[in-house]
Amino acid sequence: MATEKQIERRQRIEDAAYAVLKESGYKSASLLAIAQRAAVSNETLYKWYGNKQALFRSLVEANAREAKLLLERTLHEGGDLLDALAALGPVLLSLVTSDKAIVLNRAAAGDFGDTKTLGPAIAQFGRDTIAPLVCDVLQMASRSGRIICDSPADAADIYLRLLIGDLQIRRVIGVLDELSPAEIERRAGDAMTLFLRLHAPANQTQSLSPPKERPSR
Amino acid sequence: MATEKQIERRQRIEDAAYAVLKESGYKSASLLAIAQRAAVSNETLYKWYGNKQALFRSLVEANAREAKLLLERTLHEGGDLLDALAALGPVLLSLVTSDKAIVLNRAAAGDFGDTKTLGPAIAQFGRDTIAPLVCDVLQMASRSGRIICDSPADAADIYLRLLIGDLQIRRVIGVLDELSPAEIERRAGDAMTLFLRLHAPANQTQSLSPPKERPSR
DNA sequence: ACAAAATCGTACATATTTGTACGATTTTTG
DNA sequence: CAAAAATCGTACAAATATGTACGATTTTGT
Repeated sequence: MATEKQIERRQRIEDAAYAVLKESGYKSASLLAIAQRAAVSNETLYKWYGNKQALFRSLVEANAREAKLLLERTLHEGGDLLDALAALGPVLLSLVTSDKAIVLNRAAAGDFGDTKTLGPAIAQFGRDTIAPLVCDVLQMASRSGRIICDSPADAADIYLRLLIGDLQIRRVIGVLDELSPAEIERRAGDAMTLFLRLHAPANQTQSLSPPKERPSR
Repeated sequence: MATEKQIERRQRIEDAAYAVLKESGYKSASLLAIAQRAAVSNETLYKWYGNKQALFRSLVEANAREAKLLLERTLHEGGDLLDALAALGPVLLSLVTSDKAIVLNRAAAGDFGDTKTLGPAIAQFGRDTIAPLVCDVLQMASRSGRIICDSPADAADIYLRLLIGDLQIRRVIGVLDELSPAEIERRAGDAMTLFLRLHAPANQTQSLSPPKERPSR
């Protein structure tokens, strides 16, 4: 278990897998192609992962671990609850529309009709991890009177709909490029504004970041 | 151009293509598999369509034509503008989460790294057709004072986000089954309620269909 | 009914992918 | 340093997909 070259090799394999997926799609992402790209023999890949789906599943898990850490760190360092939520938006949006997330989703779409294990693996991070996180924040915000909502779970769902919408599917079918940081910020800000219009207590027009008129295209 | 058996044959091919896609996914959806399923020789398929992507593109186009017709009919038969929008919701939601739409989106995801033509073909119907439709309705509704919004395009985007959200991507990666009519209705109603909370004129609590408390799970 | 076109069934060549095998070489471990 | 384990490069077998070819048969147009 020498964690010296092995870690570096594993990293090279991950990078190669993402690169091949991004360039050639799931169909062409054979273990052979990935092995060549990573400058590793295919036998090693088979020994390590067994097959294609298992390799991608391990990518999904690694990505999920990283992402979850990042999200929790973001949440915990925000002072006010609503500020924490506002800070979460861009990070979350950036994560779910990143090239990494998108190629994995494409792989899951391709894996349908095959093992069908990739989709659930992704969902386990997606909805099943993110929504509760947001839900917790909203529950606390609700208890402290910063927002009004009877069901934090529903409110979290609404927030995520406003934030993410159909960006992922559009990225997956290849009609949308990766968002720029500015676009991310703008969209996250808009989502927050809209969400507060729905859930702010009474008619007190909450301001958080400068209201920032959106330039109507 | 005998439009007798040819039409029936074409229908059989379409059905077979959808069936194979649904069962085995894009990867296994070879022209051979489709031909066998349709009880048609593969040479015919190659002569008619040329290749896999072209066949699926023709599916996309046919589906888009049908869907657009259905949507426009739904819109035009509604009396009041908001009622028309409310009637549109379930139809739209049903369309974009239907098995047909989903397998085509999966195909587009799989086609990435190949021809990359499927995605744009789908988007041309998706966003590029639906959004303007909703936009028009909202513009009229805005002019007649039924709703308040400065940008109909933005409002349409919000409505669609609330209505559809991430249902498509979840369907595509296979973690969500086709929605029941009841779920469709409920979600469309919720989306409409939320949308009106954002865009209803002043503090007049619009009611449209019976407000219908959602049972908090 | 008869000629022309479309379709069928089948076969075929080519390329690709998936796993596995094995001797040679490198790296790790004792 | 020496034995053991991991990895490499290459080869190979089986399966599958793609696209084409061709004679036989069916369907269509006149």
